[in-house]
Amino acid sequence: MAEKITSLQVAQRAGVSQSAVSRVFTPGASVSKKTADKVRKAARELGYRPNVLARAMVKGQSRIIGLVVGYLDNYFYPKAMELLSTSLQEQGYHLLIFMAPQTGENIDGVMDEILDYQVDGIVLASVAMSSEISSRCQQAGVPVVLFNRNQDIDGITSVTSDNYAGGRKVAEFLLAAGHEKIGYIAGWVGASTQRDREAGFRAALHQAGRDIDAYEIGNFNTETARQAARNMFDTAPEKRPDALFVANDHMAIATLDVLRFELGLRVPEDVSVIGYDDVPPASWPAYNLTTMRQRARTMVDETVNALMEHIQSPDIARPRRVAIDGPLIVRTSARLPQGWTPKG
Amino acid sequence: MAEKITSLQVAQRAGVSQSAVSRVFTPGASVSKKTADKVRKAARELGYRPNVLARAMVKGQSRIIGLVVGYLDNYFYPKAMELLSTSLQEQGYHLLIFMAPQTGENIDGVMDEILDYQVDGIVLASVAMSSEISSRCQQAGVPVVLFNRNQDIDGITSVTSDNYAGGRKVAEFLLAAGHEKIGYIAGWVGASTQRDREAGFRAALHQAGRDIDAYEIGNFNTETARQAARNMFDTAPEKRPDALFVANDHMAIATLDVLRFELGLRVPEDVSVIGYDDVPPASWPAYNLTTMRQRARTMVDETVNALMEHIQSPDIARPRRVAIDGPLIVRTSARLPQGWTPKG
DNA sequence: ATGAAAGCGCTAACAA
DNA sequence: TTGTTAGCGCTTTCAT
Repeated sequence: MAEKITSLQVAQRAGVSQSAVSRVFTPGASVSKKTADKVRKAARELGYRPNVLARAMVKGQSRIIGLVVGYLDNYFYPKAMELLSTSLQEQGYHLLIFMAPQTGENIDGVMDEILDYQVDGIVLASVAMSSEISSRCQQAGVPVVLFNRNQDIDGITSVTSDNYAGGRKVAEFLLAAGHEKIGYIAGWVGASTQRDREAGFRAALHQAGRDIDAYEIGNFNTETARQAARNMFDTAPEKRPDALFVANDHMAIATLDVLRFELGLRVPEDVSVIGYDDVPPASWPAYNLTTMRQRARTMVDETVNALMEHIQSPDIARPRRVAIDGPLIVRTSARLPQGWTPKG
Repeated sequence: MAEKITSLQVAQRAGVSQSAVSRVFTPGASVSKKTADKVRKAARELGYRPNVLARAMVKGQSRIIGLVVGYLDNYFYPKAMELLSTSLQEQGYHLLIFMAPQTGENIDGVMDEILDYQVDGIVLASVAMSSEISSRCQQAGVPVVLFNRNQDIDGITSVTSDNYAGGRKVAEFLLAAGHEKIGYIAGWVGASTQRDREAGFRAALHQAGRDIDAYEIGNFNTETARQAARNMFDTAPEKRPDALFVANDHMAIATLDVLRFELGLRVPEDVSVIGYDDVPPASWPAYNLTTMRQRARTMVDETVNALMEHIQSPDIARPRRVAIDGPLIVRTSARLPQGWTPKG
């Protein structure tokens, strides 16, 4: 049956006090080698392990980080999550998962649940957050970091790729290749990633006296993106864009399939397509998608750093807004600019 | 700063005892409406929420389920994980994530960590387990379910797809289509999924007086699978298999790319390819992979059921071995048998 | 229906 | 270095 071994039982077996046992299992405590040996022996024999929850209660630190994630359809997230989990694990923390309700923005309920677990920190992946919740977390002393989203709320830490710069790079690449009619398939308009990518893209276009020539909304959703692609390209050749920026890779891949298999267009001969994220399928030979890379590893490192800083010194640590630069990964889904060489 | 509101503070404000507050937040307790109202009001004003960890300590139930997962490269797992998390959340449980160390089979350390958190149950996804650990969990009274793996350990619950039956179906489909030389690219040989798929495949072949004509090991790894495909197909046409079963979709997709883009073969005209899992990319038009579907939703439901049963009645619940049947999803990567129609 | 009191398993002063 | 003691925030008898 469920035999829970407590420190008291170990203490009795080792012939020491219960607090002695506690000290043996507390890194910085002062115990004589002799006591430690006795305790360890007894513990081993009994199969004792400290109860993390009890420790959490008295120390006020659970060593649990709450992760709220909306959906895992975008393959950028599983990878990020794996890295995040591993990285935190190395620091002695673990992720407690909360799926955000798909419908509506009822993050509030989830946040309450999270706080109930006395988490030491919260990572919000691709999830928006009201300033009300933000202040509630702040009041509860729980650091929050927005992963792959940022928000105009004061004092909230966020880690994203540099979406604005990324959008610019894509535009510049397309412009340099001499494209004449440029289309854009947007993500969900409520997302900061979408907004910033589009803003950067547009800014670089404007700078060249140009603008987006065809615009559709794909909502970061595969099916919607397919339809968007049809709307934009199922038309007379002279009215079709010859270049397309899609706000993320998954939509770009769906678009690529529509272009090739439904509409019989050649990529990049008829249309250049560029995505954003550099998820693994982007590099699969069937797609070979030119795309802006999001550096998951760096983003995760920054997230963990921010979290640890706030946990270790809540007073000193200030909120920050990290935007990670990334390279444009040039593959074969977009025409190369004249004179472009692999090295740049 | 970090102002934690306790039930005592609520009690004082409401002018009742601390235990009254506890009762109000305990589903089945007996409290008068009047008291409940006072308490709720005070709680709302103070922003009080019960501390899950404290509750866990006294009740001996953490409402946390540990999930050990090896890697998320196979897109079957993110989906399964999402379903699992959502399903558990509905029952008031949450997943605590532990990444299994990639190198070696040192699951033991991870399991210890998990047990330290006093989890109410453990799900092992694609991870093997020693019988020693199994009995330790049993001794600790923590139910374990193996997800997508099974093992010849007595009394351990597992949930998988019916890999043996799946392997058979693939062989039968290939045989019916009249293929003459049949290849197999295996997964990691230590995995029960690999073993059972191959066994079923081979059994059906034997039954027809046939056998696997070409065999390579892909280890469930993309790069290894590519190399396996080259080894098997980069040869004279008459020595090449005209049909190939690959132990999972991700390897199948990698293989498909090698066949088409490196070796210039046509699929399915030159080679029929069948995978296993039915991950989302399998249905992308560029691949259109014929594959055995693993029913993630059903597998997750069974997993949750088994867990809940063991948690609610530890004595009555017996271990079980669930193998979920799935359909062969017929797309265009494999030649159709004569007279085959979409409906069956 | 309600309050007082005991205790879940642990850490952290405080003495000794 | 070690034992004693007092909690961490809660649930749960046990009286009333």
